[in-house]
Amino acid sequence: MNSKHESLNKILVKLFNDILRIEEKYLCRNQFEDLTMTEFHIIETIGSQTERTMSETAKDLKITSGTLTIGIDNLVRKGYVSRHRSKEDKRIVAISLTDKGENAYHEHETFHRELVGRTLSDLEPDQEKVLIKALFNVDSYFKEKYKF
Amino acid sequence: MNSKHESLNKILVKLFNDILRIEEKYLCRNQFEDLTMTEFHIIETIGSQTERTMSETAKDLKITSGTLTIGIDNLVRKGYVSRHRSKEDKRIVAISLTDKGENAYHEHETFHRELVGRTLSDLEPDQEKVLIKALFNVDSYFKEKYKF
DNA sequence: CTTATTACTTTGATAATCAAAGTATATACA
DNA sequence: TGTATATACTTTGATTATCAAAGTAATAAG
Repeated sequence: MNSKHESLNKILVKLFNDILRIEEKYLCRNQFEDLTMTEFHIIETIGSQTERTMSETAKDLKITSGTLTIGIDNLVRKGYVSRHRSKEDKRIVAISLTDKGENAYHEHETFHRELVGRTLSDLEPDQEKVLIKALFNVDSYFKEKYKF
Repeated sequence: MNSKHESLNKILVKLFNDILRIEEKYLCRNQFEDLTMTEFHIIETIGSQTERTMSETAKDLKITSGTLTIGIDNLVRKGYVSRHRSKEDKRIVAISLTDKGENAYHEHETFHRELVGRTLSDLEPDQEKVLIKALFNVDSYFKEKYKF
């Protein structure tokens, strides 16, 4: 690896680890200390102001529906999510965020907004484009290569 | 959020999830299907051609040494790591990669080389600088803010 | 030479996860 | 209409990752 590649590799690895850790520290504190990161991701995936089914949500999260059942059990118990069976099709379980869940959702959003704002700070508009292009490069390449 | 912020936010979230998943798919296959991602990260942290102590390694991985003990138990059992007590100080346990462990290490390195190569493809040299700068922005800001 | 410190391992607990089996409902078709 | 199949979800049993705290053994400090 040449030195540019090496320094980018280092910063990428570091950022990955750091962001995961910071996100956890930022989110799972004070009013949300009873939430795990997994639970935050479920909340993020259910989304604001929507009603989702279990299977939809599990698919988006790329986990089995059995795993999601347990996550939703906990989130309902903790008061972040409400769950009820559809009247049209009683097999279907509809989940949505409670007010408490909406608050957690917005906290997560704020974290991301701050992350992005900071990433773009000090960059000229055309430099922003470069960054976004570089990130799309990676994603599309790997997606094509590994077909996940 | 304006549209640039929004698209960067989306691609960041997507990349995060995708890369974690691809890395697992890429690494934990064929000759290394008996390794979990956690075990790959332990191997990466021990590093090539070195002898590390348990506590050093646990600190780098930001896990407790109890957790590392279990990880090393498994890696020794699977033949990727060798473990022996230091002769100078019999409290200290020295760990290092076996030949099999070195192979796994290099596989991990190859993944990262490919990731970085792809990130930088299509970018002019000055654009590479922009990217690296943007990434350092994020890391240093959050590090300062959250003091982790 | 006793006490404190260090380095590691063990124990007991919890969370996240899956695959497979189980339950209830809806759909297809004979 | 009645049975077979498919769908949506939950439960069960297992594994892995993780921590805090207790335990063990060796070294260092007084």
